[in-house]
Parts: sequence; structure tokens; C-alpha cells
Amino acid sequence: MKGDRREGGVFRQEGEVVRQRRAKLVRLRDAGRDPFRMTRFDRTHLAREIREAFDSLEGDQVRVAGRLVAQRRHGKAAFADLQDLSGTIQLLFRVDQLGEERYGDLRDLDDGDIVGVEGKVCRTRTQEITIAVTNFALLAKALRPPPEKWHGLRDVEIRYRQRYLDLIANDDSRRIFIVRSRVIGSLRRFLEEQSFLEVETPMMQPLHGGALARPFVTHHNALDIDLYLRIAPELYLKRLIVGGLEKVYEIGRVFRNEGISTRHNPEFTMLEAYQAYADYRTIMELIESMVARAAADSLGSTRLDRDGCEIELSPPWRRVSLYTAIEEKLGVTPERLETADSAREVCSELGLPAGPEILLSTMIDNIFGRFVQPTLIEPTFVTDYPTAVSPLAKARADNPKLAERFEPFVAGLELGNAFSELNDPEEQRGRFEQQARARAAGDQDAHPMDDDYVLALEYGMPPTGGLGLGVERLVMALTGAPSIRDVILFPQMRPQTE
RNA sequence: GAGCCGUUAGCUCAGUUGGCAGAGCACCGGACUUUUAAUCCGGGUGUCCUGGGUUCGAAUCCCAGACGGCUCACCA
Repeated sequence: MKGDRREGGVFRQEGEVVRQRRAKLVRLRDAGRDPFRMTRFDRTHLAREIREAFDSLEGDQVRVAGRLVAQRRHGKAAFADLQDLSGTIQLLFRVDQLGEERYGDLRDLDDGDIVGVEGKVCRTRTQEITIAVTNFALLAKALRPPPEKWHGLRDVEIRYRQRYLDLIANDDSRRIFIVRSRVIGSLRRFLEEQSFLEVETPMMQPLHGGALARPFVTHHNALDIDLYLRIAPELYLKRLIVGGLEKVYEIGRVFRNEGISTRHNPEFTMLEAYQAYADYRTIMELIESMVARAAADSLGSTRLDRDGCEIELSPPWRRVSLYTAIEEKLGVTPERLETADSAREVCSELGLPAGPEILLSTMIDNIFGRFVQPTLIEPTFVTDYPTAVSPLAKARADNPKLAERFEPFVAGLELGNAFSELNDPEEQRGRFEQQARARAAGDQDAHPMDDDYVLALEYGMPPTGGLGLGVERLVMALTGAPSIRDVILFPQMRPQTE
């Protein structure tokens, strides 16, 4: 066996502790008590259930199972803390209860071991709710110790690479992923109640579309074609609207081949929903109720406390034009953002890139993203995005340069994107052609021409409102998690080299 | 992709001017029948991220690299 080694954050040490534990396992096996041959253990209660129902359970025999996370030995008595999904509960082992031999078997137990115990619910002198153990079984041996109990596990690299250790050690991490699960459940229930139909559409697509982003490419051997991992389900979902399903949604993974940051992971979970005979204003109402509901279901409140600042998620949310929001924050009038030249001046003044190659829409987005977005703490719908950057959205009748589109913001985070869907096949074809030109000119994120989608529109799509919501962003907003990696169990990391 | 910062015991971290590698918790041995960061006595368990270089001597200084974090760029 090699000696101790440390490799960039993940611990693989074969240190003294591991050697001791392996030796202990060998002794157990030699004695015919191999813990890994244990199969089931029927428990009667979870830790929290015992604490919450103590009054009615006091004196009862119960069976619990979990991970041993702490031990306090006192010679002829010993305390231990057992952690299960619901929390921890104290165990009390006494030699006069277990007998000398059984009590001696406690030597087999280490922090981190998985044990099942049977015993009587009681309270100790210090009023701690405890199980006085009458019998116990080692159900699985931990050859490595869990993270240290007092300081916990802080090393972010280990937290992400070995998430199980993070979940064992950090209550807050466990809480965030439970919230995430509840949020997704809540979104489903809400949409179900509104008669939306949950559907699944291809993740591997011959043509990537529905968003402006670069895709991952893969290859199908039998068909001998390249396929793209989807960057959005949008165009398939709208085909279903054409097909008359009228209210559809999908919650699923999308993949975008771009940089990683505290707000971006290459794969993330997106909710997209489409409702026929609705427009973007209908969708605003849908989103504000749905998010408020998700907060209530996952946190028990529609109010968030963020750095001492209260955020109320109940409808209605503020609605503000992109241009008004910029003017309010920076005093830059909409007129100055009408032409690329005057916008360039504004960008120069603000210290933003203002080169001749930068498009007007990009400059506006930069100004907004840098100076306005971080201040949108209260839930806000920002409207009036330029049609030029919204190739799938219907233009406003009174001003075709602007789209019937909005983005929801909470706690400074962009949660998604929504609009009245463009259902005019001819105009859609024109928009795609414009995108294709941008693509030919080097814009790798531009939308590719999708004749098959235009064909679908030619059969007639009712006026439709649609939304895309980043589930991770929503969970970040609800939990206050500072990084998207904190709400994705296994975030993308660079592989470690040996 | 660029800049800045980080990587030392199982975990959390300290490490002075370049001079034998440190603390707390964990762990091992002993004591202890109501502790809960148990306590008391004894024990340091290490590829100081990796590879070069400077030096009598490198955790420390220099160069290159790996991984991570943050900011920016990219990106909804």
C-alpha cells in the first residue's frame, strides 16, 4: 500500500486512521461479524419524530438507524449522536443494560459508522431526549472518518467534489437541497393545478434552438449524424402548442457550452411553460403566483430575509421598462439609447466597452446588467427588450423595435425570460434569416435557421405566452445561496489529474 | 480566456528574518455510569499541491505547472 497522499482537495489518504479502521474491519470479519453482510434494518422512527412526539413515546421501545456522528464515552456508560435524514438523536449505552460483552462491542464503533439501534425512549438528567440502547448492530463500517464535527467541512473543493461529505457535515447544505426538491415539487403541483400538461421533448436535437447560446455536440453512430444537446426545449414545446395541447410545460436539463461562474453551470434545470391564448402579461401573473407559491411551499413563507432586507414575493410584482429602470438608476434618458452613436457615448461615460463593433442592443444590455440588475432586489418584471435580441418573441404592435418580452428579477438575480410567442411563420423565417446572417458574420450564439419549426408555424399556432425559468436561480434567490454550485449537487468541475 | 488570492496532519488553521513541522478538534493508550465541542493523563499520526531552480540549508525565495475561489470577459 502506498503511503499518504493528497491530491488537490480530495482526500485519498491512507493514514493511520484508515489503517486502524481497516484492522478493525478485519477483526470483525474474523469474528464472523462482517458488517457488510448486514441487509435490512427495520426502523420504527426517525430521529425528529422521536423528539417531536416524545411525550407519547416516552418509555416505548423504538428502532432507529443512521450514521454515528459523535461519541462521548464514560467508562461504564457512553453517549453517542446518531444522524439520520431528519436530524440527530442521542443514544445512551450502559454496561448494566447491555452486559459486559455487548458493551465491549462498542469498541467496534467509530464515528461515521452506520448503525441500527433498539432501545427505550427516555430523557437524561439534562433533559436531552435519548434512546437508552438495549441492542445495536453495526450495519456498515466507515473506513474513513467523517469531516470534523466542530468546524465542519469548509473546503469548497471537497464540498463540491465529494458532496456526500458536505451533506453529512453541513446542515445548511442539506437544507438547500431539500428546499430545491420542494421547489420543483411545488412548481409541478402549481402547473398541474392550472391544467398544464407535463411533457418531455428531445435532449438530443439535430438543430439546437430556442435560445442564444453555444451547444455541446455529440454523435449518433448508427445514423452517423451529429446531434446537439439541447440549449432549450422551446421550439419543441411550441410545436406541441401547434398540435393543440394548449398548456404544456417541461422541467428538465439544458446544456450550454459556455463559461462557468457563480451563476452559470454548463448543465442546469429549466422550467419552460407555454399557454395558448395568453400573452406575456398573462405569463407575468403566472410567474408571480407560481414563485410565491414555491416560496411558501419550500420555506413556509413568501417573505425572504436577505442581508437584513425583506423581500416580499406575493403578487403583484413591480413592472418596469428596461429604459425606465436605466433612467431611474443612472439618469440616462431613453432618447440617449435610441441610436448606437449616442449609446456609445453613454457607455464611454460609464466605463463600459464602447467599441464600434458593439451593437446597440449589447450596449443596452451591458448598461442594464452592470448597473441596474444588481439593484433589482424586490421582485421585478423588466419589459421592453429590443426585438433584435428576441428572435422568437412577438414584436409590440405600437413599436416593432421592442418585443412583448420581460425578464423576472429577484434578489438581483435574473430568474428567466418570457414573452408573447412569435406565431407569424413569415416573420419567424425573416428573424431566423437575420440570425443566420449574424451567425455567418461570426456570432456563434446566433440562432440557426430552423425550417422545420417554421413549417410547424405555417400550420397555425394560436397566440401563446411562454416562459423559461432557471430553477437553480430560483433556488438561489429563495435560499440566498451565493453560488449556483451550492444548489447543484454535482456541479461541473475540472477533472483532477493524477 | 485575463487578473488577483489560495493549497501545511483526518478536519479547521498557525507557521516570525530561510535554520529539527505546530495548535485545537479527530485518532491511539489509560481513568471515568447522565454526557452533549464531556473531562483528566500520555502519544504527533505529515509527499508542507507537483516539478525544477537558488542556497550549507527551502513550507518559506525564484521559475513552470495542477487544482480551486473571487473578479472580469463570455454567457440569460
